Amino acid sequence: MPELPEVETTRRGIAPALEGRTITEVVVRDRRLRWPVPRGLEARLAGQPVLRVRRRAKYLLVETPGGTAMVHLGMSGSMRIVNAAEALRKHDHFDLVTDSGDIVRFNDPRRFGSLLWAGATPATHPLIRDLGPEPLPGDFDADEFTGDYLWTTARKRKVTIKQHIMNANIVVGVGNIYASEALFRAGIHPSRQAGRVSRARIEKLVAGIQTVLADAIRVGGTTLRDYSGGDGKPGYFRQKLNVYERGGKPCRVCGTEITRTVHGQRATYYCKTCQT
DNA sequence: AAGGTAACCTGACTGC
DNA sequence: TGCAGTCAGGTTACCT
Repeated sequence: MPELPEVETTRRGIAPALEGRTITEVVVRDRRLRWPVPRGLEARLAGQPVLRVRRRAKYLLVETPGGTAMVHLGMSGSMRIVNAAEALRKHDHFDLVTDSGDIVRFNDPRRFGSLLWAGATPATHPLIRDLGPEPLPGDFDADEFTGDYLWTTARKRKVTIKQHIMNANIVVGVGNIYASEALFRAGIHPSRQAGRVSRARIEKLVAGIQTVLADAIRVGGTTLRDYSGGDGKPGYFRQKLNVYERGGKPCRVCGTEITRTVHGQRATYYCKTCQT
């Protein structure tokens, strides 16, 4: 489900319930997530005050003096703030209980999400260590994400430009929705080989990625089916999508029917007139 | 080294 | 109604 804007919206939603509070208890009901929830994670986290809730790529990092817990939402995960009286729903796999009485509750039908322990140095965790720069200014290594950088990484790459920008080792946070949307904004055909996009158009693509992600964050992300941010509200960016899930519908710019195709097992949408 | 594919899992929807 | 098939916002593991 969640790409960078949805994870960031979740972070902003749950941070007020966690930062400055102490985690009194961690309740894990189902350890069988993408990776099993490590034995002992509850004991490490319980009693810890939360310093910050950060985001790196699509990971939420809950930082405490005793170490950092990493949460990934996978395809169908979400987190929300509830109180102790709230009835459990199907797929509510773990709770972070705080000393205010608020509970941050994780729900994930497909269990592609994860809850892991990253210790004192999350930046060196194997799942984080090799990630590319953040796309949005101010975030980790974001000053590296430039036209020069994306151009250089694309040299001699035979994969499509869409697969290239969805590669988290190149740049993080761009998933299937926003890859299609950013390419539309840049006027680039998604099937073009990464190494065969002109330097000038690569520059437009960097801007397209940054603006589409920022625009989506501003309205709480994209709710397609069941996603909602930490406050339980859906995201409103769906109304602003130009191509994603609009196959057969007219391009908002030129009226041409939007085309649906597949890259690397994922649906891809584009306007064959506006994108070349 | 880079690229393609299968795999993890549940639920919603479509068509017979 | 039921059943089979398809698809879904992510990412790693494994094979060429």
